[in-house]
Amino acid sequence: MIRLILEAFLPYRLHRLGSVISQKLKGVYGRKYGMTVPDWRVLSTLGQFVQLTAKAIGTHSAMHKTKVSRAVAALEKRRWLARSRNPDDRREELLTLTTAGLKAYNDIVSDMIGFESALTERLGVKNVAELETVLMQLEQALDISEQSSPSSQRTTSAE
Amino acid sequence: MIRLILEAFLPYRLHRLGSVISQKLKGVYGRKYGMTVPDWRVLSTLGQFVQLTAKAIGTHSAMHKTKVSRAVAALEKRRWLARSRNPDDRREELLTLTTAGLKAYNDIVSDMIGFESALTERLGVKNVAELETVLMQLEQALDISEQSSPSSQRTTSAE
DNA sequence: GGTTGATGGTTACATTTGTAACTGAAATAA
DNA sequence: TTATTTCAGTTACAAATGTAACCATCAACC
Repeated sequence: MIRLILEAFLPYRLHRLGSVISQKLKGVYGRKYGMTVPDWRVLSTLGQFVQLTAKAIGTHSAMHKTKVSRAVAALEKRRWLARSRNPDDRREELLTLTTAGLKAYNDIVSDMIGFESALTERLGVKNVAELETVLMQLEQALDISEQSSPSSQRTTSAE
Repeated sequence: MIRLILEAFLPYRLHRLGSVISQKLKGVYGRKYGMTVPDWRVLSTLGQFVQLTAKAIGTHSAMHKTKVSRAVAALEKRRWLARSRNPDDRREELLTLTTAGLKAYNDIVSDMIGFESALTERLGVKNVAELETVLMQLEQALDISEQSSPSSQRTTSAE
């Protein structure tokens, strides 16, 4: 007869931590721009990589293609994003942020960075360093050590 | 003009880590019992605390009350869970796992613990110890240092 | 007592998300 | 060349989730 103490269970703690933090971040762009999570994921991915296809955004951000499609449509409607057909392969659309999109992106990002530094400040340099190390270990153990390129595929679609 | 490298951004990494892990765990009870995430949350909370109201389960597991209500109904249909009115307050229902429910719970939990130990083994004792420390720090910094009792309230409803 | 407001839980309805079918375009093969 | 298959992206439909209204009960107040 086993009993699992959730508060002491590593996966539970990690998941809760991640949820609470992303919940707080959602508050930032949610309140400020009325953006949804998928919207923000597309915006941030595109902000980082400048130009991508919807497919690439999906694989990099682990979002279902329909979710991406809808978020892209939403951002386009705000005129934060522009599409253009790839002349070399007319199935694909190359997506980029417009000036307005970049402006919003930069604004949100500076808030995000503010949030992160507030957090790391609370932790202290030593803890942050340890955290970095252990995160890397975990990422390796779970085989998600990041390649920082949106072209490489992975087929899971995480929540 | 800022550029946020997502793979190096702490909140992003934490969230992704949590998602990937809980995705893998979902595989366990999903394949084995065809259970959904809300189902498992209710089952595990009830497994830990033996007897709770739906409300208490909701606050402890940060689930919306309708989600809890539906998961409870689903588990009841499997005869894994039994309800009984609280005679002292006939609005509440006291929920407990049946023998069958406990059996499934124990089975899944042993898999979960197996998963956790496989993970910590990969990390090594030193890293695990560091992880524990830093997680605690983070939980404190984010004000979710766990009280391990389902009675205390928090109003956020995380994803 | 009766009335009013809050609370635990369910249900109807709206929104979001995922699944599967589809469109247009490219690649492969005949 | 013209099938056939594969692929990027969208859309129709189904399943899951959240919002708001609801019912039953309790608590507070008259």
